[in-house]
Amino acid sequence: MATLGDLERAVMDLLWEHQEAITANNLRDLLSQRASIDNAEARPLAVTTVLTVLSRLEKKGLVERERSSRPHRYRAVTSREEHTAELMMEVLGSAPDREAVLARFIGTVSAGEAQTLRKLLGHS
Amino acid sequence: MATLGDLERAVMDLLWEHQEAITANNLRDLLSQRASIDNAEARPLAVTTVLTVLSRLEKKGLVERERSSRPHRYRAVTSREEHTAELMMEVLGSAPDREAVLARFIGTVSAGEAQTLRKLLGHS
DNA sequence: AGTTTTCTTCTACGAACTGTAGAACAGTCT
DNA sequence: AGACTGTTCTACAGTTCGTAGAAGAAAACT
Repeated sequence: MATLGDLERAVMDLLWEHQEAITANNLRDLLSQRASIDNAEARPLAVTTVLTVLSRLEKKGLVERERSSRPHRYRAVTSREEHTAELMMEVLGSAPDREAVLARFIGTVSAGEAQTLRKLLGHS
Repeated sequence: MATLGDLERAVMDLLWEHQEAITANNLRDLLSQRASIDNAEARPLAVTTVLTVLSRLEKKGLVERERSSRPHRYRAVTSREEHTAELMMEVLGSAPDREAVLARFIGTVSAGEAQTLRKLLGHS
């Protein structure tokens, strides 16, 4: 799995927030809205820019598009949680000493999260 | 934290296998040894190549060098497990719904690992 | 000390990836 | 058909990474 650039990530964040598929134009608006929070007077992106990014994300398998409706609509293929969990697995997978890694990892999650994990893992 | 390229990763793998700090020359030899497993008649890397990679890894904070001994000696700053665990945390950290991610994640680890996790998390 | 050998640093270049978008092409609407 | 809207192609600059030669610095040899 490839690592995402800043704009790619921003687009994914928006797609993850929208369960409905949305258009490139729509995304562009949302992006400039979001961008103007940090930095007013920031020139909004060209729609073609957004489209390029979407194509790249599609090629990476993160985004799907509805070609049926005319202004194509885009949606994230997996939920953000799923994607993040997969990424974590990918990172873990590359280690020959998985259990040792997990041990370290567990040592750094918050107490509340540890509690959640216990619950998820169940007893026995 | 940055993502590593193939050669950078290969170098880190070797450094992680050696608790002792080793020289660039040494690394070059180990690398060609390793490389010739997959692909015999592969030209060995130039030492400068290895040195460049080591400098980059140093800048990234993954490698430390002993400048005292004359052929400088290099070592990994953190253990592989620690590094991997940090990476996992970094991936997780970027999510607003950490617990949901953890839930998914837990769902994908092996039974044996789940058992290990339970032990690590302890009671209560 | 002068010369040869070894090691390190500087500089460079091509490939891949990302942000960015114009030009050209295609589909839709009146 | 003409105007408008949306999509694809092509392109370019900046960054990262693999790769290594050239030049400079330190050590070793004689």
